Amino acid sequence: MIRTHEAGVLRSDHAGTEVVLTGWVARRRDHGGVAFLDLRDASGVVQVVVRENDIAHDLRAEYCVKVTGAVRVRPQGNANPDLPTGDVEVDASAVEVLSAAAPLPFQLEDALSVDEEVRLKYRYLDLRRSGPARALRTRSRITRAIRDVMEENGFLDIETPTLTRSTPEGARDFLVPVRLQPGTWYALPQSPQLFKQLLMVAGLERYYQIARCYRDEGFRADRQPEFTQLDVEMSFPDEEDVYALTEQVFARIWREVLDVELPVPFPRMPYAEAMTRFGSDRPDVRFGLELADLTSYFAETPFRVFQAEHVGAVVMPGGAAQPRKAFDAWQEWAKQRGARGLAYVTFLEDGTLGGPVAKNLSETEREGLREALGAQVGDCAFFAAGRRPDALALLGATRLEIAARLDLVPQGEWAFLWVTDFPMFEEVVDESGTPTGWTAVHHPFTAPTADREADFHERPGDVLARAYDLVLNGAELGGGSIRIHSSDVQRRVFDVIGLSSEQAEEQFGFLLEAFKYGPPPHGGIAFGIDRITAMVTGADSIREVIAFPKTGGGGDPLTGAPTPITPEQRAEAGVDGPPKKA
RNA sequence: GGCCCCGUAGCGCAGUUGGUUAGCGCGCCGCCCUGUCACGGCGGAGGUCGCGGGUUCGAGUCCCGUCGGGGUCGCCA
Repeated sequence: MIRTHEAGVLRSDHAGTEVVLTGWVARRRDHGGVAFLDLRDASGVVQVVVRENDIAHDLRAEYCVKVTGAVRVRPQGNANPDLPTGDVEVDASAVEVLSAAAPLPFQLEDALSVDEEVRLKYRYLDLRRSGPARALRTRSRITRAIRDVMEENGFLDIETPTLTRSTPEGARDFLVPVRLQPGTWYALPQSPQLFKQLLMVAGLERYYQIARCYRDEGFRADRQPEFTQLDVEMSFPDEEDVYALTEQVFARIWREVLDVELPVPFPRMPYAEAMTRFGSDRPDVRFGLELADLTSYFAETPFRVFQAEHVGAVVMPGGAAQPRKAFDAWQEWAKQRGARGLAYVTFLEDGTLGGPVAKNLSETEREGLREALGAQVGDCAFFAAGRRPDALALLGATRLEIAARLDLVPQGEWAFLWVTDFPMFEEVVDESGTPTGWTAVHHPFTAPTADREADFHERPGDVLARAYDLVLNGAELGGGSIRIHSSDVQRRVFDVIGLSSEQAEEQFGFLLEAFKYGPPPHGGIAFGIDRITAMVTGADSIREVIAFPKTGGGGDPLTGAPTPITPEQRAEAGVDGPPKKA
């Protein structure tokens, strides 16, 4: 006798064995008074044959049932790909309905073509499908692999508060009113950043946490208001320690979940090189189409548009054949990204240049251009000119768009890349392009390189930070840094980014205070687990790998959250003003 | 906050220059079929065309607004 909720374990050598199975009726077919049920449980699907009509009468889709019967080898071939092949079925002697199911709001087999909102409203049914369920199983295997590696390396899993203090830096906070102190608010953490640094001051030395984080910003396919990150911090590390640990984690995940051996160490690329070659701080290095810097080539140009701080280009192979309409669409595409447009030339068969820009160039510029770009006849080149960061960003986006349209991105490759040597600060410019100050590129607790620790505040523009990002196939998986552990350095960073000592004291005084008491050098990193899981499972959206995700409007179609609260709740929470629905 | 796309039966969709009673597939309900596995056959029920306003003799269709969903830019230290 086998008693199981794992129909998937049944094999032909169980033939003749009595079995008791629990599961759900995935599908029912009738033929000649015999009912055929596909019985689904957590492990798989098995076909159950019910010959007694009176037993079968009440069995419908998604009824939860207990089947008693005998395992037997299927008498014929198996055309249903969801059923374990070639092997067994259960000949039922009794079927007990454990609970009935109403007609379903959507058909589970077709669920991939169902509106996502409907699937999310009935997410518990959506998750009965093998695909979404498999995503959550994979996620669990990933977090187990992570925990294994972290524990093997002596890291402690330590929880940090999710009701914490609001800091206006960074993303918007989700806020929680505090009944016992009306008018005061908690914030939900954007990350455990400050707490993990305090744990280092506490001497815990090696910390990790699979932590929920919250950011009240716009949504994307790869962004949810609450998300999960692997948060890591260690004392006395240098960058190499962080890289090595990270590579161990990802190698383990890829080995255990995908049976893929990742080559380690991962390649590295300085930020400046990534920007120059790919126009992105998270370059997708699975394909070429690298950017060309034509600033000096056009140094003497008569074309006003190209008399700019930076002129660059990216070549689209075969792009000259595009009709005028397609080039117009490129203009629209660029304008939607906030650019003025996207200048282009085509390299024609007769050796001349086509496109509206060509006639503005000098003869020498026209003649040497194709060679300067390494382009072929029949290609086209897109140009961007302006402030260097803007031009590179536009070209970087154009490069990705070209690759997508020409289908140049190889599938099935895992291109991990460390991006290193980030600048510490970035100039803030207003709408007219006038610099108004500085902001931290990573976050304001990131240490400058040792050689600039003493004087970084004097020339913030050329300081490098001890920060690093891990990129996979053009997506940022995570990032981190070696932190500041000196209150003096920390104060000067706050000063550069325009945080007065009063503000710094007000917002981060507890951290500065802690740094008075022998803080160890420390650093760490954090990774988006949702994004990692989405990439491992090949999901288009991180919503696919979250059990109960939210929609773009920030709502949960299942529970209906968020909702207004009652006047009584408002009064008790100390929230002013009339109820508002977002 | 900007831009693009979508909203018609439980689900997926069609619906012509605005024109009779808004269709199709799946699902659902009933009957039939001795091994089905995308089973098959016959019959049936099921609609506030997201919502509001406008144009018109007449609106699923055109216009304005609004709500919801998806994508994207800004944003996300």
